[in-house]
Parts: sequence; structure tokens; C-alpha cells
Amino acid sequence: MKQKIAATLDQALQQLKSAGHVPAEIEPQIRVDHTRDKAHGDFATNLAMMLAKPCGMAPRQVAELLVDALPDTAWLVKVEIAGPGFINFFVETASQYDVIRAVLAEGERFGRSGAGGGEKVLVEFVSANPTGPLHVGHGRGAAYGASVSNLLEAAGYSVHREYYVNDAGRQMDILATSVWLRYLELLGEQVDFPSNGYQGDYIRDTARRLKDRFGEALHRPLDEVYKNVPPDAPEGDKEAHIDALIANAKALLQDQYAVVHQAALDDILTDIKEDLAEFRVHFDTWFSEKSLFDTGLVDETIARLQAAGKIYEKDGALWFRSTEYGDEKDRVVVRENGIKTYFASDIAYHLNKFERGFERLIDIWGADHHGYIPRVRAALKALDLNDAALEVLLVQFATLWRGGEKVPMSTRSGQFVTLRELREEVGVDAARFFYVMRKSEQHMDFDLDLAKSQSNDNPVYYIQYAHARIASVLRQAEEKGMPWDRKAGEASLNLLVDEREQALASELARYPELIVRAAHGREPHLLAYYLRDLAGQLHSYYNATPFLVEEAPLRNARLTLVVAVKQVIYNGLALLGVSAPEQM
RNA sequence: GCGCCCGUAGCUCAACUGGAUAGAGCAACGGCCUUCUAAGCCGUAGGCUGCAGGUUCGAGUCCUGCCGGGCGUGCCA
Repeated sequence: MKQKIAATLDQALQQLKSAGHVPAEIEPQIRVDHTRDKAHGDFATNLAMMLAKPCGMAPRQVAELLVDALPDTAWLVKVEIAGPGFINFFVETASQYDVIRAVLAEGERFGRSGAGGGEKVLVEFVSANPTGPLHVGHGRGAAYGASVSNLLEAAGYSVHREYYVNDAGRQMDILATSVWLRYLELLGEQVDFPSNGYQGDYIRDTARRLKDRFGEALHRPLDEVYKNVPPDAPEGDKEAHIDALIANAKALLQDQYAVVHQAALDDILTDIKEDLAEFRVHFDTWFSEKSLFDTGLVDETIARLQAAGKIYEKDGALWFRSTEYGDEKDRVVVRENGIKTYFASDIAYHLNKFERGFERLIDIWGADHHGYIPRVRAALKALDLNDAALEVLLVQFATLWRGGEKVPMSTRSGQFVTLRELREEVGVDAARFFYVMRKSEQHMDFDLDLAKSQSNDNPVYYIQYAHARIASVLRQAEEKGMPWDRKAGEASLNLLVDEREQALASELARYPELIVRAAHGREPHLLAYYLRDLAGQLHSYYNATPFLVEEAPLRNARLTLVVAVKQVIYNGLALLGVSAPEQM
């Protein structure tokens, strides 16, 4: 409908141009909006106000010319000029109900479009280090990334969902060593666990599985494990302490170190995959950081930067000249000790993304990584890649509140609320919805007590209830021997003359364009709010109007309308990863 | 210090990307269940959109400067 109005406006505009009222070189973007107030009709445009200045006329005068030039159309009941120069359009009721037939015909596909033209988009999200279970901070990124991916797909993009697994580097060594020390403990050794090791109980679980698989095979004498290891904090340096332990572990275990390392990784990654699957978050690929080293891409990337003259040596380390591309300072890619930084493999990773043919890269990061963006962009520019294709979306961490107090969180100390815990307590539906209710860059207070309580404060229930209510009405109709007759309903939609019915229909008509807008803005919260509004209108209609009336045509018309509402609620919730129950 | 994000009803947040009288939900108050699920509906109250300028037909939205909060500013990941 918007497009139809825009098209007729364009016709009028062209006519004004040929009549010389409007300068021919002006190509205004014609925007047609839904009105907020029904007194302003169904749709409105500000075109006349935008043309006023270049035409040297008053806005209302331009509006009059435009309205006079509008071609006659049957579906426009009335066109008015209002306010400072808005043109308001009143659309014939019958054509407003076309959308209901469209919803029923398209079913689960209603709202999907080809707006994206099949553009290949890579969405990388969560990508939490596999050093422990996901916590509620990761949950927000997971829910957001999954919903944005779903929206993009619905809007006609070819979406690839990816999790970048940081399975290389020092953190993984700390993990492997932590697991091994717990394993030694299980064999009866009195281990003085390092303060910088991973403290969580899951480390003990992983150690137990290690013992089940390998028995005593990985046992080494404790005095050798701690040989030449400097003291731990607080007397000593906790970093030096754990690094020495890692070095000893590697030396003592030799080839078997890789086994421990792999076992620890597999164990935790398996848990993460399961966790996300249960959270209805799915990935097409789990991309290994280690593979970037194994295939030589990291070295190749550094070599390319070197060849481009963007690398220099200082203090024994290799630095990338990111300041040439607007970064605050140059960044190290290879440390003095020869170890490549996370940044080095990340450059290679992004290079790889381009090499795989993606046209648009969306990275979803925690907001604490925002300082990292300039250097990644700098690297892409230095490699002559199109850095405009990279889009980094930041998700603020959710601040948890419990009992009116902030919940402190630290992965290392093992003090955190896991995503699994949250899921089990509040349910997947509520958690998924809750997370995307707010704009991603907005700080979010996540009140655990409120989320855990099965109270109706949680809007997800409100929306699900609207869906279930309609399902219930349909069951009632069956029981009363007056089952919904779709054909009859579609034929008698003109009987729907109530304001609420028209409002519902126009709300449904907004859905497809809302999906496109939410996808383009990467704003799933728009969908969450839309669904709440739609559910609200349904509840209001439900309370004001009996559906199962004696007159079959009217009854079927109303049922047809609410079935369409039911379908759209279902479709929208599905994009957010929320179920739409038939009864509650 | 510098950089990024944010500041809207008592609280948590929206506002179709510059449009008409800034909207919801909680919390508060008053109504509605012999009738399709009351996890619901109807109504009342609640605002100098942090402050001050600027841009224009028009600003919560854009630009500048303050005030207040968060994050970042590693040869960590």
C-alpha cells in the first residue's frame, strides 16, 4: 500500500515537473508513513514540505498542486492537506483487508521478502572463549545475534551464522593446566591450586572425565610439576606462577599435553554447543582459531602486511602501523617471546571471511571490546580489503541484579550466573524475549528475581497468551459446531467495520515492512515491541467483541481476522526464538 | 586526559531514523468475570525528553559547549 501511494505521488510529481512548477533536477525521496492518529487518515507524506523550499512556494500551496495532479484511483477514498503541509491519505476499507488474505495465503512465509537480494552476510556472534560455560552476558549476545540473523534471513539475505572458537593461545593453556591439576588432585595429590587458574567446579567435572578416559596415564609427580615454579600471589606474581606451571606441564606431558588440551577444549565446547542449541541458537560453522595457524594463514597475513610496509620491529616485537589508519597507537602482532597476539589471528580471520566470498561481515561483540574496532578496520585497509563491508555491533553487558544488589561476575573466579542456570530458571522463551527487549547498545538491568518469578510482569507471556487465546477460540468454535470457514470468512471481510478491526488489519499490514526495518537497523527490539502492540490490540478486541456469534458470515470474518493475527504473532515470535503455544 | 556509548513519567524502556498532541509496561488509584482463558480489558494520574545555545517550515532525534553515568585506553583474550 505504501508503495502504491508513493507511486501515485511520483506520477503527480512528474506532472508538476513537466508543468514547470517543480524544477526538473529535483529528485526528492518520496516517503509515505503510517499515521499515528487516525484523524490523519491511514498514510501521510511530507513531500510537499520537502519541495517547498526548492520550488519557492509555501508548503500548502505545493500540497494543493500535488493533490490536484494525483491520478484517480478507486482505492483512495479521500486525500486531505493538513497541518503545515502534510498530505493525508484515506484508504478504502475493503482494500485494507487484502492483507488478511495475504497472511493466510502465505502462512509462515508472510513477512518474508527479497529486500536483501540474497546478499551473502556472515554474522559472527557469541564467540566466547571455550574456557568455561557461557554466562548470562554471553546470553544477550547469543539472543541478539540469533534474532538479527533470523531477521536478515527473513528480509532476503543469505545468512551464515558463525562462532569463532578461540582454541589457541594462553587462555587455553591455562585451561588445560587447570584441568590437569584438578586431575592430579583426583589421583590423590595435594595440589595448591593457582590463583590465576580456572576455579569453577566444571573444571573438576572435566578432570573427572579425563580420569575416566586415561586413568593414571597422565599422572606426574607433584614435586616435578612445581619444580622451579615461582611463588603464587599474594607473595609472588600470579602470571609468572601459572606460566611456569604451564611450561612444566608441557615438558612433563610431552605429546600428551595436546591430549589434555584437546580433551579440555572438546569437553567445554561440547557443553557450549549443547547449551546454545537448547537456547535455540544455531550456527552453521564453528570456526577454529587454531586452524588459522595450522593452515599458515596467520603467518601469511603478517607477511602480506610486511610486504605492504605496514610492519616494523621495536623492542623485539613486531608492530602493525595501525596509526596510519586512524588508530590511537600501533599494535603488536608478534610479541617479544615470539607468540602471536590474538590480534594477529583476528586479522587473519577477517581476511579469511573475505576470502570465503561474504559481501557483508557482521561482528557482534561485547561492548567492552569497542576499543578494538579501529585496529581491525586499520588492518583490513592495510590489506586493501573493503573495510566498509565490516559492521561491528556492540552489545552492552547486562548488569545482573539479585535481591536489590548487583551480582558481581568474574569468569576466572568462577563466580557467575550461567546461561544454563538462567534458562532453567526463567525458561528459554522468557530469556530470549527479555534479552532483545532493549536496544543492544543500551545498558540493561537484568533483574534475576523478576525474570525468575513466573509473574505476568514478563511481556512474553502476554504475547503468547494472545496466540493461545485465538487457538482456544478456534477450539471452542469446533466444539460448538461452528468451525471456522476460511472461504466464507475471506468472502465477508467487508463486514468488519469496527475501528478495532481496521486497526488490527493495518497493524498486520505493517508487519512485512517492520521486518525489513528491524533487519536493516539490526534492531530486533522493534519486533518485540511490535508484537506486544499487536497482542495488546488483540486482547482489547477480544474483550470488546464476541467472535462466535450466530451470524455465520460475520463470525467467519472475525475468525479470519484473528487467525491472521495468530499467524503473524507466530511468525514474529519464531524470529525471536520464542515459542507460540496453542494453550497456556 | 583522550575515545566510544548513554541520559525520555517514580522504575524499566519505546518513539517508523527530522514530522502533526512524546508512547507502552511495571508501580499507584477506580471500575469489569452466570457470556469464546481475568496470564485479560476499560478508565484516572503521572513529562521543561540532563542543562544552555545553534541549524529550519518543524528537533527527543542533527551540530557545539557544559553536567552526570558506563565502557575502553596491555607485548591480555
